[in-house]
Amino acid sequence: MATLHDNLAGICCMQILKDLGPSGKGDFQQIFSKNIRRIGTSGWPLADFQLLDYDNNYTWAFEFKPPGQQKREYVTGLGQAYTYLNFADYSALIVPVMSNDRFSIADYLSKTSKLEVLSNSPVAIFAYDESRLLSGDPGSLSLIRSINNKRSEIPPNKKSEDSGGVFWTWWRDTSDTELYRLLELSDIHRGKSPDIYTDYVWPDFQKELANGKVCTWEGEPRRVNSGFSQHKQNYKIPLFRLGLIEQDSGDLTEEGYDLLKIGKIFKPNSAVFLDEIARIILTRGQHLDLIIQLENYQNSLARDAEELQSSKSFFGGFETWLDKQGLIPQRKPGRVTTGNKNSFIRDEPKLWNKLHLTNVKNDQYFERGYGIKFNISRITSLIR
DNA sequence: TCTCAAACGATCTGAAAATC
DNA sequence: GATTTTCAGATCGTTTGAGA
Repeated sequence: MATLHDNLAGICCMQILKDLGPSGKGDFQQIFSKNIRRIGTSGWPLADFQLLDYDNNYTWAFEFKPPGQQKREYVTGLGQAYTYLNFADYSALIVPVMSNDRFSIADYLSKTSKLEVLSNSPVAIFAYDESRLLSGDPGSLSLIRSINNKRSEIPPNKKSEDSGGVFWTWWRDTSDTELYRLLELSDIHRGKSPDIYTDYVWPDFQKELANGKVCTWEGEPRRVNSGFSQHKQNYKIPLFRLGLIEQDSGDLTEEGYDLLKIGKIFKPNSAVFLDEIARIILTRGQHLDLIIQLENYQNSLARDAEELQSSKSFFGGFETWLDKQGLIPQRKPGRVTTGNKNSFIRDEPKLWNKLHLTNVKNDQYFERGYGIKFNISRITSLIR
C-alpha cells in the first residue's frame, strides 16, 4: 500500500530546491539564482508545483508524471509543460527514465525538445529513477534538458500573486456547512454576471452571516459585525485555490459541482461530504505535502527538544524548518511577527482536526514531546 | 479602490496548580 | 478534598501591507 511518503512530486521539488539552495551542488542552476522558493499554484492550466526566483522575479512551473504509465501520458506531459509558459516564465517536465513498456521515454522527449524548431523553448526536462528517488538518493533526479537562454517575452497571463503565497491551499475559518452554502449560492447564480461572487454570492452570504444564519465548525452561529470586505476575501480564497470556483467569474467548476452534489445528496454535515472535502484539501490543496513536511520536521526533533515543549515553539520551529528549505515564500518586508501565531501556519492544524486527520487526545492536537499525531490510515484511505 | 494574503489582537476552554 | 486561579492551547474576529 502506498504510504504518505510516496509523494514523488514533493520529493522532486525538495531535491531541486536542495540542489539550488546555498549548500546545493547547483547542477540544476541553469539561469536561476540561489534565492529560489516554492510558491502556490491555482487556476488552469494547473502546474504540480511552482518555484519563484526572487532575485530575477522568474516563475518556474513544473509538471510531474508518476512512474508506470504509457508513453502517451508522458508525451501529454510535455504539452502541459508548454502550456504553463502562458503564466510562468519557465516550465519543466519531470518523467521517469522509462515508460511502462521499458521504452526510454525521458530520452525521447529530451531529443524531441531539442529539435531545431523547439530548441529555444524555455522548458527543462528532468528524469528520475523511481526506486532511487524513494530511497532518498540525491542523484536520483537528473536534468536532461536545461534552460540555457533567458526568455525575453513576459508570459501573457503572468499572475501578480505568483510573487507570493504558500504552496498549500490557504485557509481561514470556512466551515463545512459554510463551504456548502457558498457552493450552493455559486450554483444558484451561475452565469448571471461576469463576477457573480462579488455581485450575488457574497452579498447573499454576507446577509446570512450578519443574521447569524451560517455556522462555525462547531455548529454555532458565526458572529461577524464588521470587516465584511475582508471576509469576502477570506471565504473566496480557499474556493478558487481548491479549484471549486473560477477565480474571475465565481462560477462553479466541474469539481465544485461534484462536491456540491455530494453535499446535496448526503447533507452538508454528513461524513461523506466531510471526507470529500478532506480528500480535495489533501490532494488538490496540497495539504498532504505540508503534512509530510510536518512529519519530517517533528521526526527530526529529539523528544526533549525546545520545539516540542509548547505548541507555539512547535509551530515557530516548523516555520523555520520550511523556511530553511525554501518551502515558504519570503516574509513580507515590514511585517512584524509578534502575534501569538507568529507563523504562516495558523488555522491549518484546526482544519486537519476538523477533518479528523489528526488523532486528538483530550481535545488537543499538540502533544508535548511529540508534536501532532496524524491519523495516517484515514489519510491514506482518503487519497486512495 | 479593490484584491489577495497575511499579521494582529482578543476571547474561550479546560486542565493543572494554587489556595482554602 | 473542594474551590478558585492561572495559563497554555485553540479559535477566530479585525486590521494591515503590497500591488494592480
